[in-house]
Amino acid sequence: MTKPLITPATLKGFRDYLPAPAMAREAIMEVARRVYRSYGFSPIDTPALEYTEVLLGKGGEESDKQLFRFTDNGGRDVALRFDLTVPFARFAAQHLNEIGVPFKRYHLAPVWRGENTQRGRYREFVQCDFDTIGTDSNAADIETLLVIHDLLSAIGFERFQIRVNNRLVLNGLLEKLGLADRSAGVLRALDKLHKIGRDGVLAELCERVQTTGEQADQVLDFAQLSGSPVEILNRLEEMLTGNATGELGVARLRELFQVATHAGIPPQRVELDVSIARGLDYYTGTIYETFLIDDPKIGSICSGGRYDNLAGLFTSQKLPGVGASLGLDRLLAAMETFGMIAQASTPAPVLVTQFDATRVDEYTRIGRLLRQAGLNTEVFPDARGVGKQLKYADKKGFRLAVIAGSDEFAAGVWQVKDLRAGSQSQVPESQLIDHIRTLLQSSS
RNA sequence: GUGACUGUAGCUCAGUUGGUUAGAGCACCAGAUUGUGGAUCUGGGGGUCGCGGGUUCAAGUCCCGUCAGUCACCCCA
Repeated sequence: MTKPLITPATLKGFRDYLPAPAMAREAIMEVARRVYRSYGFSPIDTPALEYTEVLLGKGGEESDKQLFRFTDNGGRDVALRFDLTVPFARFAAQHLNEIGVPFKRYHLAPVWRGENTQRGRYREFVQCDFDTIGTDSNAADIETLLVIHDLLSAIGFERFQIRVNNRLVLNGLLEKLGLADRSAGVLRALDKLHKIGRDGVLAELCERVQTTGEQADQVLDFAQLSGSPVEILNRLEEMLTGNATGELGVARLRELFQVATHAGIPPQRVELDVSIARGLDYYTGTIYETFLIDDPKIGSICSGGRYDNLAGLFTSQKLPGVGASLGLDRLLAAMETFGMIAQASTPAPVLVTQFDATRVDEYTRIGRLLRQAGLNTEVFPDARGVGKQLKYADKKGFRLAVIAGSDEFAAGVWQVKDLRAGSQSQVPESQLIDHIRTLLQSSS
């Protein structure tokens, strides 16, 4: 009688994390929390599941189609959140009196989208959001740029580029060209400029959006301005003269670039890109996208923007805000192709081998002693051959092995083996902790 | 959601016009080495050829479906 086995499998777009990538993922989350907190953002959390009406219609038609939606056992129409911004809008409206404004929060959590998968595109993935709501101030937009920058450099990236634009500038142009009623289509086409080039966008504008050839040309001349941000802004200003919307957008961008540079953000990492539009319907002002120079195909790994009315569907109180989101799993997919994921699958640098089965008491005590000193330590569970235990230590990526048998116990000392250097030393217990610290520092 | 390509051991792959018991390297386990890892040698375990159906005397190989991955579109983190 054999039990029928269940095939172990995960759903399309849903993945397991083994220790090495899981540790990389946790490390990035730690960095994100640290950077967000350094700017004063507070953590919040919200449920994975929401009433469907809370989520529907907030991110545009496309996100509605991608909802994981079902009826729960109580007959409620529910759905898994597809981002963290819409639940935040609900949260803000619901708790406005408790949180007060301006309010800055960060939120690290999984979201779900029922779309087709690809490398770096999954149906379940973690976003690391941060937002500032309750202020229109451009200072918040500028700070958002600084956070994105500091976050990526803290994670360990040098070669990335933050592309910035402002919807007001685009809207101003569309107003001038008489295309305001077709803005969604125009912006969608424009957003593909980097991918399909000028001719592709031109064709899409004329065919799908039904612009005239002249309008399409003007949109593209506008979007393809190149040069330093200041040069582009000067040109934009000329082109948008007399249009209040566009002029405001230009002014805000001008201040953003000036202040960011003044604050020490390397100018080569921030680009003014008039073609980026972002699909999400709720953006109204500054928009951000971040690309890895060595893996642009993976797409934006940190995007966001300003919205002028986050919670309008939940409250009559107007809540403007600005924020962005790091796509953790997408970033991790890129890091994997770069070989940036460390091989070690243990978070502990120290393994205490179990040499003599009758001295479990001593191995257990010394393990605890090291932990109390802040040194992550694993005590091997079985008294197998030392060779086996060292092999295990090597494979898992431990840095040091602590070894003691009858000779060491008689002499009151511990052997410490440095697995990388291959060297071994012997110290009395009183010096053990300092010795281990020194070894870890010297070879890290 | 649409289209294309791919799917053989944990991983990377081989497998001749369909033709017996499906192979290699690496990894894994054991031993050489009952007080010391990475190397070497010896031996070993592991595959319903993603899954289901069809064609055929015969299917890893051909056809259909399905699941999964990748790529493009769409959209986006």
